[in-house]
Amino acid sequence: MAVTQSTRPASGTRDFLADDIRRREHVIGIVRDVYERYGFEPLETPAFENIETLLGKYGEEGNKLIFKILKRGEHEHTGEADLALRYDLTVPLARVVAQYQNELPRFFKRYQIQPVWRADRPARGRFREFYQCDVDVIGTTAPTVEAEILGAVSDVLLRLGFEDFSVRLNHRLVLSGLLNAAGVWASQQNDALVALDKLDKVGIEGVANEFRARGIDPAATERCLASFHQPESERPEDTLQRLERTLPQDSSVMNLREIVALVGDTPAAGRVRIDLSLARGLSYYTGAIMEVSVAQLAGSLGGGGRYDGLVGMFLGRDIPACGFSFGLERIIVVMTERSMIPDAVARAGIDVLVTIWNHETRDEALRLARELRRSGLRVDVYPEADRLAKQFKYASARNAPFVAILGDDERARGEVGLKDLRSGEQASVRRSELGATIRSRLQQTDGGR
RNA sequence: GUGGGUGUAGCUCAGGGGUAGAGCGCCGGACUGUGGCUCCGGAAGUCGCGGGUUCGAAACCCGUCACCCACCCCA
Repeated sequence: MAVTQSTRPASGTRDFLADDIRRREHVIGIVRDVYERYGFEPLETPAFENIETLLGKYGEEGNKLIFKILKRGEHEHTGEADLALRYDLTVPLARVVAQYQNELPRFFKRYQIQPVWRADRPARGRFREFYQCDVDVIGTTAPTVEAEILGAVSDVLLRLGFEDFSVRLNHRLVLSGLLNAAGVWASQQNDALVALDKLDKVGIEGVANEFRARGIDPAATERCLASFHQPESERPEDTLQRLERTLPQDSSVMNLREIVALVGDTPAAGRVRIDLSLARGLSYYTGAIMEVSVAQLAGSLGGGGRYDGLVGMFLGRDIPACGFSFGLERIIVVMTERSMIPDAVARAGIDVLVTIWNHETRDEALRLARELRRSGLRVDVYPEADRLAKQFKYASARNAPFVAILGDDERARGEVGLKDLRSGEQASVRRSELGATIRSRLQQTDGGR
């Protein structure tokens, strides 16, 4: 045998076979439909960007995870990079907004469903190439935007069949307000947030240890833990009242209050919890931040927030913006485990296989296939005049619900043998009515396509 | 990046110093007008890779790589 190489796709990437693609497109179709109902318009941007476009937008950790593309030609050996694969869909959007500022409507609502790349270590529900489904609204600081986005996101999950998701909401300025009030120095606030983000995993004690390890003042630590500690299922109203006592007249607390109130009139009603330990790693967030999760998955299904300064990094003049991003693979991981994607979605390949009776009647089979295709069916023709048993076996393997047989007897009567592989029933049908017969039988069982 | 686990047929895995195995899948046949069920037959593996110990290594030791799980970080 010849020398073989690994045929596995590169680590953290996947091949998608037909069944996978149909499953993914089923989910993407619902996401797109819901986003469009909320008035978002599609956008696509290139897989790679000039490297300066991406660097410095995601924080230190993010910079390291950007896939960089070496300069081509004689510069290759220097290791210098001038391009990079996009790391998310938000920064390319900010670039597009800056580039086309005069052509876009006053409020620009766009959705974007495309792959992004991260030089991360792969894990469950985490890939190096994965799809994000983003929605963003550019051009206003109004809290109706946060409410509509959370509404759209919840609508997507409900339409997909999720009953048990929860929305966690927080605010970058509330976080820094609380840390300031507790007396944590500005230079230590990032460290403090990283530690607080683990609150739900390591508990109060764990966070206190982290604070100590990072050299944060013990008195400040105590005040911090007091204001960040929350009962498991604290209602938003109670969290807000607590925040108002610690940070009276604070505009970011008022902003959260408005968002919580407005969300009550969207499909996200009743699912929002203010989670003070939610920090979110990306450095471009400036206001409200949010995540959506289900208990079953360690990470989140998606996250987002307000980033009023990002467009300004391209334009020199700030334009407010807020958005949310779903991880398609994470949704699919959970939906697959819970069998939430109907089997019929994955299996729906062809409607009918036309068999070849013998070498002399191949043309007859091709003509029949053409007739059936004209009637709107998805038709495969068996390529060789094999034994019928093999042709049937192939039809089964392809999950074809019907097999058409152009036998001598049938042909003599102007009919075609039609076998329903699902029930095993076989009938002889007038050739002119074959397409209509198959379509009506499919409709009965599938509710149409 | 840190810790742990696992690498044996296309897939899932058994075998723990003495002849390379099972189930599923695949191919052929029983069944020259019919898939699934059944039965019969067959193909397919330098046991991840390199070195060491041994008369003898898939097995034991060292190294290395890959994958999985947890942590970190994230969608």
